[in-house]
Amino acid sequence: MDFLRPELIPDPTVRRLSLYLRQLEVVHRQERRTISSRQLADSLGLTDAQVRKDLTYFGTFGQPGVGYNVSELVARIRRILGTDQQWNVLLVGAGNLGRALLSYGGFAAKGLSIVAVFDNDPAKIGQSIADRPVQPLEAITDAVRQHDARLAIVAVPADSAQEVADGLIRAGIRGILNFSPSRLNVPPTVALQAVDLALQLEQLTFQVSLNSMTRSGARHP
Amino acid sequence: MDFLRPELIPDPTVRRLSLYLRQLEVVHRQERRTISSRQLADSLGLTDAQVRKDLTYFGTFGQPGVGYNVSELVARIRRILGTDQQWNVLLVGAGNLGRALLSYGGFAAKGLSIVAVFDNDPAKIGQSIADRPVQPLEAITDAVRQHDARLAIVAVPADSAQEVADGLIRAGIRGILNFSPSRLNVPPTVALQAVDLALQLEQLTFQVSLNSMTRSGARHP
DNA sequence: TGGTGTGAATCCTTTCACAGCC
DNA sequence: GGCTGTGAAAGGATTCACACCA
Repeated sequence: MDFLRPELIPDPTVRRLSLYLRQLEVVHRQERRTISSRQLADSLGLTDAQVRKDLTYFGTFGQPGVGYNVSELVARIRRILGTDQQWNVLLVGAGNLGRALLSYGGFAAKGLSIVAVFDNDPAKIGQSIADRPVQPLEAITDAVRQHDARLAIVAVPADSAQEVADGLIRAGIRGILNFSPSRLNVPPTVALQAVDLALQLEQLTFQVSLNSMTRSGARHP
Repeated sequence: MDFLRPELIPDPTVRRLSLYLRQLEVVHRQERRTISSRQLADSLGLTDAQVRKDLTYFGTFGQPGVGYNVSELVARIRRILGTDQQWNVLLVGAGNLGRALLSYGGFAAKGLSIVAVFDNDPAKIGQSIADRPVQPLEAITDAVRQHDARLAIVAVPADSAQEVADGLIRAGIRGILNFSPSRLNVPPTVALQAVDLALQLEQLTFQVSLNSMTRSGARHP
C-alpha cells in the first residue's frame, strides 16, 4: 500500500476490487481458507488473468500452487479501499431519498455512519429522522469539524446541488456521493461519485430496445 | 437507427449519449438552434472528436460549418435511447427505497411509469403506496401481461433478489434495474443495470484515502 | 500438478489530423 | 473561417502464454 503509485491503477481495476471483496466475504463466511484466481474469477464472470493482474497492482500476496489466503486478502482489500476505517458522513437533503438512505444497512457494513442531516426547508428543520435532528445548511461547517466528517451525500434537487456541493467543499469535505441528476463541478482534491438514475434508466431502455430489434443478446454490466 | 449494427457500439458511447441528451435538453430550453461538437464537448468536459465519433455510430446528422440542430438531435437521441416511448415498470419491494423511488420525478421525464408494486411481506400487502396497492409476488405474471410491462425494478434484500429476478424473467420482463447489493444472473436476452451503492461507497473511500495519502488529485467519473 | 506473477500480444477506445463541405 | 465525418495513430485495458514456484 505504501509503495502504491496511484495514478497507474486503472479505474476498472478499482471497481473490480469491490466485487472481489464482496465475493471473498461470502467465501470467508463459508470458512474457506484459500481461493485461486480462477475460482474467484469464475464466480464473478471474469478471467483468472484479470484477477491476478488486478491484485498485483497492490502487491503480491498469492502463493503459487495454492492461491490466495482468503482472510488475508479480505483484510488487505478492505485496507486498500479504506473500509477498514471509520467514516463519518453528512447527509444533505431530508426528502424521501434521504430517508431511504438513513435506513439503508449498507453504510454501517462499510464503516460509514451518517452523523448529521441537513435540509434547507424550514418545515423540516428541527424534525427528527432516524434519531437525527434535521439541521439548516448553515450548520454544515460546524458539523464537519465536530464530527471530523470527510464524506457527504448530496440528495437534493438538481437546481441546488452545485450550491450545496460548494458549501460542503468550503467546509472541508473530501468526497461527495451525488444523487442529484446534475454534473457537479468539484476541484481535483475532492472525490466524486454519482448515482445517476436517469442515466441508468436510459441505458436500460436502450438495451431493451436493441434486444427487441435484433433478437440477439444484451450487454451486461 | 434501422441500419444500426448494435454489437459495434461501444458501451462508453451509449453512456455518453445520455449525457449529451441531458445537456442538449438544457440548451434546447434556452432556445439555441444549433450546437457544435466543440461546444457540447466543453460543457461536459469531453473532446469534440469524441462527440463526433460517438454520434456517427448512429448516423450522420451534423452540418459542416454549422453544427448540429439541437431539437433534431434531442429527438434522435431520445429515439435511440428508447425514451420516446412509454415504458411500464413493475416495482418489487415496498420498503423505504421502494417508497423513495415511487416519489422520484425522474421516471416520468423518461417516459417510465411505475404501474404496480409488489412485496412478499403480508403486513404490507393490501396497503396503498402513492395510490398503488401493494400486491403479492404471485401477481407479477398477470401484471406483466395486463400492463404490457417490459421493465422491473428490484428493490428487495440481497438474499431474495435472485429469486425475485427469476420470477420476473419467467413472467416475461425484458430489463431489470437492480438496487440490491447482489450480482444477478440473467439470460442474455434480459438487460440488466445495477445501482450498486456499496460499490460506489467503496470507490469513494478509496479515492479519498488515496488523495489524503498522495495529496495529488482524484479521478473523476 | 496446480497455481502465481508478468512481459508480449491483442483488442478496444480515444485522440489526432485532415479532406471535404457550408 | 468554421465545422463535420473519418481514416490513421496513440493510448489503455484485457487476454495470452509461459517462466517459475509449492
